Amino acid sequence: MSDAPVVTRFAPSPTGYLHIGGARTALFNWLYARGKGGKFLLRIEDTDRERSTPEATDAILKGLEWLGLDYDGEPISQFSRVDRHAEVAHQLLAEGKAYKCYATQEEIAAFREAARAEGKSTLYRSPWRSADPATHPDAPYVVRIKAPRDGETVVQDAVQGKVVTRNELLDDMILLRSDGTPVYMLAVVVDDHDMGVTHAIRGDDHLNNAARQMMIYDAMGWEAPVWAHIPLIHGPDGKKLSKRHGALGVEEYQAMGYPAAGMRNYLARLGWSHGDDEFFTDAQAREWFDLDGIGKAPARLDFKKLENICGQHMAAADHAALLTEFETFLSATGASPLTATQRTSLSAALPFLQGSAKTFPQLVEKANFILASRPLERDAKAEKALDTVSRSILKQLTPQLQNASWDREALEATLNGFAEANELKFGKLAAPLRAALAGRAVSPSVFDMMLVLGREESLARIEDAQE
RNA sequence: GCUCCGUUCGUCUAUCGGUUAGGACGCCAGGUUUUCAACCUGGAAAGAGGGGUUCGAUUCCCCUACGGAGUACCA
Repeated sequence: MSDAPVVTRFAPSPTGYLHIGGARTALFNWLYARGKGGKFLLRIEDTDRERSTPEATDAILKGLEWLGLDYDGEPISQFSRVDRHAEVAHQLLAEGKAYKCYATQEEIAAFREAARAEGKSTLYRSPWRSADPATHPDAPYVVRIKAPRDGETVVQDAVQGKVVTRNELLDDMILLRSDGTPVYMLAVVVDDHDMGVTHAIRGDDHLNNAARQMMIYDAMGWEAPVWAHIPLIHGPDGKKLSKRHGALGVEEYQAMGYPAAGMRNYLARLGWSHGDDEFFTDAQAREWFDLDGIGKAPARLDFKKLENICGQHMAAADHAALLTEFETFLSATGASPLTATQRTSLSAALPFLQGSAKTFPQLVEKANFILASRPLERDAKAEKALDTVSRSILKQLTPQLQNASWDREALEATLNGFAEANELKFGKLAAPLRAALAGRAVSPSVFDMMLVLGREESLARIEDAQE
């Protein structure tokens, strides 16, 4: 197993959006596979026909795409493999490792109720386990595995360590329902085996299941994968994630404008560590990621830190790639696409804009002077910055700007000279200029804006502000 | 109820028996500044509680508390 190429998988059930915990599970599997030169597979666990929807599958696919988690091959539908699952159950039946149980759900429910009332174990011990086939009635039955009654089942987990379960606590779980359809426990094991999964990295809500699933591996004589049960993510308040506690679909994080690289970095760092490294590239993450760096305690979401990490990725991003991602963000949120002019200006402005924005909405804010067009709508603070005194300053300044050559050096000389000549602090000059150029009291540097806007547009805006 | 898992600054975490318990985010104070952001300097801030083992425990063991998961003909 140790020499075999790594195969991991992400196996979500399409019963809702792809939430943040699922996204991180996918990320860990992806990181591990990609880092080890293995394969990362996607399996949609759609055997619950009632709750599975194509919309949810679509949301999962879109979420993975946004996060840049590419999988090998086509997604596998678990439902499409029911025949194979049943085949395995029948093989176990033929080998005497499973049996037909004719107990009805009512009987079992009654037994459990009575057991609970008496404070006894509610584990159901089917009388059919050792019944003579000759006594089998002509009635519907479920197929149950013959669980070992003594000894213990050991799950050697890469994250949780050695987890031992006494076999007397395991019941003869159902493999096939009375309508002949396979149950989840069977399906995962069969699929993981058939897909050649070597490492099962999943939420620790499955830790207890691992022992049960181990029974099937043992019965079939299959080798179990390396288990790695990772702790769940909690909301900012420490409670389990729910819709009320930050359990948003990943598409909402996209809509909030977090760059995907930052999201990956933050999520990777949540519950996994590589010493004190906080900010890293995908390449570093792939190189460093390993199972022993995964923590055992649940982690909480911290939007402040997410934002900080995103800001660092934003600043470090390649200009062209960032522009592309920005446009994807605009279309994903239904904003109007950039015009050719806007794209050109933005491309020129990105080098100084991207260092001061942490998310795309913040970038929109910073880039407002490009995105807006004349006549500018000014916000209240900008309007306030354009009082009578300020307007007259702009008026006096105008001819000097008209005569200046339009490069940084000359503009700085012009503005600084003007401020000095009039005994003004530079801020007194910058504020009205900013208001005129951006229509906001908050914007990039006035020099940066003038250079991107160009002489004509800049002067026109300054002119507008004097009316 | 039973079984399993977890518990280091507010948060994410480092430490793999010996450290003034480190880093990051956030926070507070100061500095810089052309607004916001950024940046620089400094600061407050942690081993859940109790027993062991050991020369020495955050680290190993047990108990308690708290949190989580499982216990389905759901996945």
